[in-house]
Amino acid sequence: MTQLRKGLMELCLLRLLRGGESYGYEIVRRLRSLPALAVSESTVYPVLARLRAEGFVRVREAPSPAGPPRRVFSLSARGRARLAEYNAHWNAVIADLDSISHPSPKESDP
Amino acid sequence: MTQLRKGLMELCLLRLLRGGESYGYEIVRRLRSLPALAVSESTVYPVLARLRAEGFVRVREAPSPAGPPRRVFSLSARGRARLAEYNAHWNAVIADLDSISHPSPKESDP
DNA sequence: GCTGACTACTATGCTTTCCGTAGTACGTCA
DNA sequence: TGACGTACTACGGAAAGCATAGTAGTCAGC
Repeated sequence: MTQLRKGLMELCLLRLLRGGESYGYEIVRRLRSLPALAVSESTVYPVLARLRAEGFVRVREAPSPAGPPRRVFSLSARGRARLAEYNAHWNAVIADLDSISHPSPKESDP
Repeated sequence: MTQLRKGLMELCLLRLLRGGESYGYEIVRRLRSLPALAVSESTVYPVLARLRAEGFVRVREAPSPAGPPRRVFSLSARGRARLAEYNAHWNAVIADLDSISHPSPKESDP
């Protein structure tokens, strides 16, 4: 089932950041609360680095109440465009998969 | 975007076979007609082999009107159980991803 | 009876992504 | 000072999809 997540993390993070800026550690915690998408640091940080390298997110430093400073990520304009593309593709996948389940209304298996 | 398909092929094939038995070449053609799931032989055949090795599908030989005999696949009882599991997980993924998009009903960005 | 086209499947090697495990370093509080 | 929570980094492995190429069976048409 872990394979189903391949390529989904990017969409997850873009969507998360659309709701407002956040930092790695918090993102990990929020994703952990979703059973089907639960991931660990070693998954999230590389994706964030990738998104940053491609200019989809911006980073700024912010002090933490306890611990080292945070790297706070926020969506860039390119990131928003990317998210739109990604959402479209994701919806297409869902639609196509649905079309397999319901091939035509004439067939109904008992 | 190809990464989004990781782990999805198994679900695709199980769903396709739920609608009735089929063989590799036809499955490839049917998937090619779905833009978001379009794949080639080199993707489909290994997945079919995997499903067969794990007992999720049965195989029988059938003559072809033109060409070598076909290997016709059909869902086994285990395969149907697997499909149910897979569907449940898939729906969970969709739900969790949706919950990211709509974190709480108080926020609505224009 | 040979060529070409279509059918059906096989083989190999690469790339990407997720993830387990481990480690580093900062800061507060007792 | 040392234990604890925070925040991030590094490394290696595994699995799936996919490009590319190849094998082989059957039939049509000349």
